[in-house]
Amino acid sequence: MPELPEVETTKRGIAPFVVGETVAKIIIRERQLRWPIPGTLKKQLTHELIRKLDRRAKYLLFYTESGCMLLHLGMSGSLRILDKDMPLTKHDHVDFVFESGRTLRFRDPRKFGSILWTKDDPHQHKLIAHLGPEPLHDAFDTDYLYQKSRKRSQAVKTFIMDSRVVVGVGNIYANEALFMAGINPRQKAGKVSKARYEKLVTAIKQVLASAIKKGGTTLRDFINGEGKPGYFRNELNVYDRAGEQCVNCEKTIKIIRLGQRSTFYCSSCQK
DNA sequence: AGTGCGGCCTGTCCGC
DNA sequence: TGCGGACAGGCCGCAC
Repeated sequence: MPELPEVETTKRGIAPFVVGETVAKIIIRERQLRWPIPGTLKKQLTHELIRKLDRRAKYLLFYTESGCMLLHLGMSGSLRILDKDMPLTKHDHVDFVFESGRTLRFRDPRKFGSILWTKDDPHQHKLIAHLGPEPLHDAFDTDYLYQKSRKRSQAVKTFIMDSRVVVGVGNIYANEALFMAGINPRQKAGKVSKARYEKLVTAIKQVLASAIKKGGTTLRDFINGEGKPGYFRNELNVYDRAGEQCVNCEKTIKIIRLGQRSTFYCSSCQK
């Protein structure tokens, strides 16, 4: 699924067609996502003007006068803007039809995504309130990450993928950032020096910013709001490259499992 | 309190 | 060509 750059790409793609629109109709074909779509969603959102679209971690926040819709793309979700009625494909679970006639269509084969509604400040929502800082904000810096890591025994890779530590670093970008910083993913988080956390923070920010510029990474099915794939895949140094040669040295990229996730690294460049 | 794992669900790919 | 099993970009909730 979409990691942070893919969610940001989606947000930027759909925002011009969503903000300032009024919802005319909502068509729900499948209610059972990660959590059931609340029964009140239609009532709350129909005839409402969408005033603002934000992103917090991997949640998209659609603000209206009366509340906020939280939408998560899960592992296989995508959103598209359709100019007119388009034939349905499998897993097109929800349509938001606007007064302009355009439609925002949510598709999610694996149903790990979610659509929720809150009348209150979404940042106080149970699923959002306890999240760590945004990786691209200044609050996410060397001091923060270093302090947070002390006395942590878990692998540095699972540490940076913990959304209470920092949000938006999924499996692809965790692998890439650790490669860029020259850190072995199985190093214990509490044993990594401050100097190396400085490199890691820089690498995380750089890899995410650069992936956003390229429109995200398409492994199989990620598409942006216009239905186009992302091109960051070409820039990946280690992810999904097991058995290939490291771009820095002659060694072969290794694959191991860490916290039930495929982990790719170069044993010569990453210590 | 920190850590690791099961499970939600469908599609795809690989080996037999 | 069919079938079982492993695996896939996330992440909550639980047991230890």
